[in-house]
Amino acid sequence: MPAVAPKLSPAPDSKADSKYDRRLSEILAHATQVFFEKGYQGASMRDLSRVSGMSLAGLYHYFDCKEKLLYLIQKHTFATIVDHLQERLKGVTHAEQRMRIFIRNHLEYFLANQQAMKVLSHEGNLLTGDYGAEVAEIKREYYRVCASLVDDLHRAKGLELPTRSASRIAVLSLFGMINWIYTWHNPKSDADASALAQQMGDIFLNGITKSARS
Amino acid sequence: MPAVAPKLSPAPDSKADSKYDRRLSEILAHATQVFFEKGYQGASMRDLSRVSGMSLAGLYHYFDCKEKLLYLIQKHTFATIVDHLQERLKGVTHAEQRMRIFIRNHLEYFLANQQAMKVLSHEGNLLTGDYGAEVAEIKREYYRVCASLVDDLHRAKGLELPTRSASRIAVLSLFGMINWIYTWHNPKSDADASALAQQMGDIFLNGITKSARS
DNA sequence: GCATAATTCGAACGTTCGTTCGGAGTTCAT
DNA sequence: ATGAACTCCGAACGAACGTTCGAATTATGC
Repeated sequence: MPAVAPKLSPAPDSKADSKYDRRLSEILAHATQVFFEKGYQGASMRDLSRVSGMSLAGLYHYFDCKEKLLYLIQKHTFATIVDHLQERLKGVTHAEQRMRIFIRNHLEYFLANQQAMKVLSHEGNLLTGDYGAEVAEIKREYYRVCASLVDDLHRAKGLELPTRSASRIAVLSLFGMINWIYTWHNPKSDADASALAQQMGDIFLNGITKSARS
Repeated sequence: MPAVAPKLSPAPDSKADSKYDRRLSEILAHATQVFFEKGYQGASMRDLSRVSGMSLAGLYHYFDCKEKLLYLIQKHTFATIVDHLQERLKGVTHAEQRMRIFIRNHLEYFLANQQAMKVLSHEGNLLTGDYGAEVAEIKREYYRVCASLVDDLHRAKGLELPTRSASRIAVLSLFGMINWIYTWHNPKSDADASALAQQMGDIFLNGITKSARS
């Protein structure tokens, strides 16, 4: 009876995860590594089997199909980054600080979870149907949070609010700056997350709050 | 005798391209479309066969293997964008104008050749061996041009030169801003290239030339 | 210790992949 | 008209793909 959650945990579900859930997490970690290295479409289930030390058939006890692996990775990664963000924004009211927190949160998580974040960024438009819709909804929420931080910053500075189009470009430019790092960042030789957050924050905040140029 | 350039053109090679070259260009255009829609690894030669209206075997008269298609697309696209840039920079000396030209050139080409540019951006690290090295070299040259424009801008403004690390982050942030647009830009509803170049230029130029924030 | 359920696997399923082969049709200078 | 070169294709190659199946193995509750 493959790919069905266990009927009942030992006695209580006191432990956060059952053995089944823990095993699935291990597999997802290995899948993240494989997708990171070869891309979702370039990675085969046999690659995953080799890396995770489990037989091809054994893997399918824990999920229905390859696509679900990508869905689980993307959803968990994205949900976690949003959770962290909400936590760090709590209690902070200063508009620029809030914007800085957004940038630092994204960058820190990105560099601490490079593989998962590349899978999220690079394969961001691959899922279709219900899986795709669910991830897209989280993405849209994340976008809205950032857009309102940008608006708040303008209000706090007494600047006129950007048009919807200008605000959209600003937010997506920021996402581009940050998400692009998976294509170039080398942890051994490049700046760490806080230095990156500082410099990219400078560029973005100076960029959107100083008046247009001559 | 497949995949060999014709021995002699009709009489003179007055026409820039032989029939063979023109046919190959058509195939590359179709391949660009297919790679754009399904990704390089997700696209099959049978997809290309269907789209280009040519038999599977017939295609192989014009190239050795699938990988060469990606190489030809990437090399031609990248070389063209660099050529355009050199042309437009010619004779312009004002540092900020030169930086603006770089941004506008990249964005205009990006939006005018969305499919090819997505194939270049999204599959940017897929090629290996000699093909990969050749594309990587063009990329490095393009990077160096942009980095020196940033340095020139600082000199012209009497600002102290950024460290190598800061300049690297600035340039790659700019690339991120621009290259990321293939993930979100909708030609029907989003701003056109010159409006995008104006706003992204504002963000980037304000961002790197105003002093660090409070 | 025993029945039940959860976990794992070897082997195979049918499909699709990139690529090749021999030959048929076409073009063109002579 | 003829032969050489170019262009194109139907059919097939072996390999790899995602997935499934029945059985073996291991863990669990009683």
